[in-house]
Amino acid sequence: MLDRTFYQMPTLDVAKNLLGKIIVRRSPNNYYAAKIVETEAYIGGNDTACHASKGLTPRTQLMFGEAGFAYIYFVYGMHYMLNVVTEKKGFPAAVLIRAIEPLENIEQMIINRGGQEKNIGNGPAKLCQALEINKTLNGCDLTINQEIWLEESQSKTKLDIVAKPRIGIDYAKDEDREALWRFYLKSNPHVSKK
DNA sequence: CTCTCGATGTTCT
DNA sequence: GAACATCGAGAGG
Repeated sequence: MLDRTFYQMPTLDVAKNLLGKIIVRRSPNNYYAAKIVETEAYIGGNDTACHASKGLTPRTQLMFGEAGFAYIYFVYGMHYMLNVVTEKKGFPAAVLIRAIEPLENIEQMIINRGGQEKNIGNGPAKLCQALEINKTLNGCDLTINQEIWLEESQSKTKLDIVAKPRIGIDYAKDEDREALWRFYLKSNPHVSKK
């Protein structure tokens, strides 16, 4: 299980270092494991793409808190997004998990996704559906929780990381839209978009 | 393959 | 009342 010092690193380092790590999820009836293959960083009150740029609200208070907690929110009336809080208390930042590569209990993930065998985890809302992630896990401590946590990657091969602009943030200022804060594993088939 | 658009509920103005 | 860190269906090439 990754410890708090991992999440306390600068957000861009956390975002890059999360690639290749393993998400473990234990729900009442199921166990899953998957590899993180795509992330995005949202950093501070000056990042107009970051929810925390609106200030401290009931919704965003988690981002202002201690690193290592899950920030899960609901958008478009139907989708959940999984984020990991980073940095020091008082500095709002988080990393969005955008895509996973299924490893264990793929059959159940397919069922959770409505029976479709492709596109199980290649998007932030899809992976939450596949892994039974919803609002009940919001605010949980990823360094001690028994239902969801992260683990060190198994393979030691060097990762080929690509940096691109973030997706779905047309509302942000130009400089923030252009920031290369989206990271993914090069040529991995489970990444959300080319 | 591409593009457009509707779904649907929470949050903030 | 508007906007939203998305997805998938449907139309058209």
